[in-house]
Amino acid sequence: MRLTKKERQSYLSQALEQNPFLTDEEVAKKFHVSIQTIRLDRLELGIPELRERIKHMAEKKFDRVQSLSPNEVIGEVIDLQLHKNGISLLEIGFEHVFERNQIARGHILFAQANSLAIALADWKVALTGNASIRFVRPVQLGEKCIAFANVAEAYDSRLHVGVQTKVQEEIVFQGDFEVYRVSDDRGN
Amino acid sequence: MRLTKKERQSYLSQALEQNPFLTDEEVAKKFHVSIQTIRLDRLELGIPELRERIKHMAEKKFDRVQSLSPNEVIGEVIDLQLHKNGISLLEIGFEHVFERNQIARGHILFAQANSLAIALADWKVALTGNASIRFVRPVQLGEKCIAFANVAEAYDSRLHVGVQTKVQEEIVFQGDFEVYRVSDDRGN
DNA sequence: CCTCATTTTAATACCTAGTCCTAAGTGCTA
DNA sequence: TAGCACTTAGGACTAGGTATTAAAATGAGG
Repeated sequence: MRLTKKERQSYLSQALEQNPFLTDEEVAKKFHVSIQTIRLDRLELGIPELRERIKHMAEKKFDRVQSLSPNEVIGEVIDLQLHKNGISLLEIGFEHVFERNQIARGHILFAQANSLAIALADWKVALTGNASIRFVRPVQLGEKCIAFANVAEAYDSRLHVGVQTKVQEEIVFQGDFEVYRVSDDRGN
Repeated sequence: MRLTKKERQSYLSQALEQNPFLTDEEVAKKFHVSIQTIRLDRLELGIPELRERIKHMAEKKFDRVQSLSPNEVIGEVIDLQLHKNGISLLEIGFEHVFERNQIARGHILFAQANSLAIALADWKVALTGNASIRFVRPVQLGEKCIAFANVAEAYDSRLHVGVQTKVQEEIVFQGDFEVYRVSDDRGN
């Protein structure tokens, strides 16, 4: 039997969400109704025509602002004992999370820890070599992340830094960073 | 004076690249020529009409909507086989480097690789669990980083992704990411 | 079974942003 | 002045619609 209007409209929404490239004609055939019926449905559901749907998608794509805060350090360093330990604070904002689920993107937590690890080294040029990290639990929008960094081993031109990031005493991120010194010979 | 054909066509390519949403009529006015001239130009340059341009953009984007919203990727994903492999391109700009030495910050390379690894997962909500990474050599301002990601192991709700980032065939970054799926129970 | 509202289909005019084609005009130059 | 490249104009046609009006078909209640 044919679907009822409600059912059809519900399936229509779904179908167009799943594949916005369908023309009215195509869905009309799918549902065995006339084009006009589909158009009435779209009208009632407030779904724009194919071309508008496509355009909106393209526009969204177009304004992809390649974010990730520029030169700023990610997080605010609030305490620092060079070659010993440091603390950095970061409140997760809109610019740090996935739109869809408001969970902080991994590289944001990484960036906070990494920045802090590098800040610990009292060298003109310090870079990260290896790192091993663990995202213990997802961090939500609005949560305040406090990263605690401790130097585990210190060599002449290498530093092993352990970082634990917590939200209210709960560990959310853990990482071990190997930071090394680059002789500032302008060569690199 | 009016531009020559060559000049006009060159500007036309540029203009449409910069803003693909321009109609023939709009550019015709801009260049003070007739619509037909613009259409001939497009024909000669092999530039498709507005609607096709927009459609292609939307399609490209649609390929990878599952796990990603536009501005969530660092770098430009130029190839992607879900659950298999992917390639992402990132040119290191001023906003990515340390002021002092113009070396890319570690978390930028991490972000590129991490984004790509997550993009590989065809899941609504995908997050990074563990990661082990190595910054092989510093990357300078202006260098183009190409990240190659390959799924090493795929489970029902976990993916092991290996990422190698190269600058002109030279490996600069290496990482192993464990990406996991989060059941989308709205509770998360 | 008839009636009435809802739902569906049809028909028409119009729109945008084009394609494709033919024809005519312009400007330079050999 | 003829030839050529370039430009413009016009008409016919296209997809994928909007907007409007009107006529059927259908289902439910009395």
